[in-house]
Amino acid sequence: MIERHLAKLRARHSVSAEEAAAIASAIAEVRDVPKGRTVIPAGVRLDQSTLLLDGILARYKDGRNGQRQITELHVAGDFADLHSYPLKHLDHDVMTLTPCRIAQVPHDAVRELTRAYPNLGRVYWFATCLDAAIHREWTFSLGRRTALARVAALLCELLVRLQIVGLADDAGYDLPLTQSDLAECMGLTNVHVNRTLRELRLRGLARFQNGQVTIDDWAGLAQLAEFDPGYLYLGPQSE
Amino acid sequence: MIERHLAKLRARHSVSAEEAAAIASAIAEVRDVPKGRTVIPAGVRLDQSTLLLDGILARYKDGRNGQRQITELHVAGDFADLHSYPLKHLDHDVMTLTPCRIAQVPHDAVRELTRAYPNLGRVYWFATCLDAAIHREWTFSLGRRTALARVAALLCELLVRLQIVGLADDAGYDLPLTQSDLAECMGLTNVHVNRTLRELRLRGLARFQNGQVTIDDWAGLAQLAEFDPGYLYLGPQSE
DNA sequence: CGCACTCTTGATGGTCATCAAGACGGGTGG
DNA sequence: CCACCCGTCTTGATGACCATCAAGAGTGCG
Repeated sequence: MIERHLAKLRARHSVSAEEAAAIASAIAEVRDVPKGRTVIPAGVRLDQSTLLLDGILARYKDGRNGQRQITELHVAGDFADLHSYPLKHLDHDVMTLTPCRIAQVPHDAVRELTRAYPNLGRVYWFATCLDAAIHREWTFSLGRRTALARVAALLCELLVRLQIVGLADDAGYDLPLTQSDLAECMGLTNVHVNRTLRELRLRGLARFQNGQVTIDDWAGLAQLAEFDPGYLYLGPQSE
Repeated sequence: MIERHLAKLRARHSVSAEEAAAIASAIAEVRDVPKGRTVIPAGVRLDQSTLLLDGILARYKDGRNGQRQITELHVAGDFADLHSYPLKHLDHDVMTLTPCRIAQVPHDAVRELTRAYPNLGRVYWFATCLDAAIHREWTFSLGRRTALARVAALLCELLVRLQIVGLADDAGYDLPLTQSDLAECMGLTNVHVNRTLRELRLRGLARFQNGQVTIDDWAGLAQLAEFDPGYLYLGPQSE
């Protein structure tokens, strides 16, 4: 059940079989949530964290006039709100962008995990810092990349993150989002995302159609995006 | 020496005198760095973290054509790269925007602190999550706020953060940055920041002159910025 | 005194938002 | 089975916001 989560962790650290079993047994409940639901509301005190088993979640902040900014996408294997363990409540909402299967892990269980297995304590602290690294990359995207490079960079990031958990190959991946979802990620309008995707298609770099991303020219796409996967901290972290 | 750091921590958690003494004794070295220096380069393996005692630091990412995006500002009392403890190296650079006084804390000392004082382990994990919360707010700013609201929001954030460490009062604070520095924070050009600051001044909201920020109308500024300090997680975190 | 950096203002233009309308597709109900 | 509807996608027209380019003024420092 937690294979994708383990794959994500093991892309950066070693996790023993015993630790893996401890993580698995920390899960209190598994449930399915349809798309478009708020899974974790802002400001509410939390006593458990949400591990995403399948589907896509978004963290977002709303503005006054109904504009929404997604600050991070989560894919299968991600702890969507591990940071709620130290923070106790969130400053933003988390919602499903697709139907999702999620596992609930009580904070008490997280505490016990990190106490009994200090290695997991470091691994999970690392995981929250990795989210911060992704936030920084998006900040860079929004501040300094053109719309075209911005969308390209998002497609690149998702390819790498989905490959880690076995949900993408070099040719592409499923991404059952709308163009409006992408717009809310990248600080654009759905109209402009539409034109940007057309441009990527015309340039022969990538296609986003029917909830499917097809990478036609990875090198060209990565160059256009100035994509450097360093911020995803892949490969074993030397200790 | 670490009063401001303690003030920051104690704005959210209780820290005992014994813990405070342990933090103080974890400092290996203190040094002064002139402005414009890279304190922590990206990609280099680190075995210590940098506590900012005085001055202003910036984390930033550079693009290919020399455009720079600052992803976070650090003020006195912040651990600038506590996340390098779990991450081992950074995906971005950290530089001084003003002359700074910094303290070096070896990662071994951090490990010992968090081992001997589990409360500090939670407090420091929290601190890295707080940085992520600030990243998210900036992402929202860059994606959804106009230049005017964006600059206003930055001035609001800095007022609150500097007040916590006793470096601001309701009337304003010292901010010895250039308009170009602000531009690199907010994804703008120095020219447009200049016009934006003039607009804030003409509206009677705030002034940024001679390295000094003066708040003329806090309520008006906060409203323009849609500033909600919730993301700074002030007040004691219940636990 | 001269140089470098910052600030300031004007003129022009590009990128992307906004507004509008039609096409397409899937799901629902008559 | 077809009509209808709603969400999504697509394209065009227009314009706002902010970038770019340029030039001069102010300020501090060697």
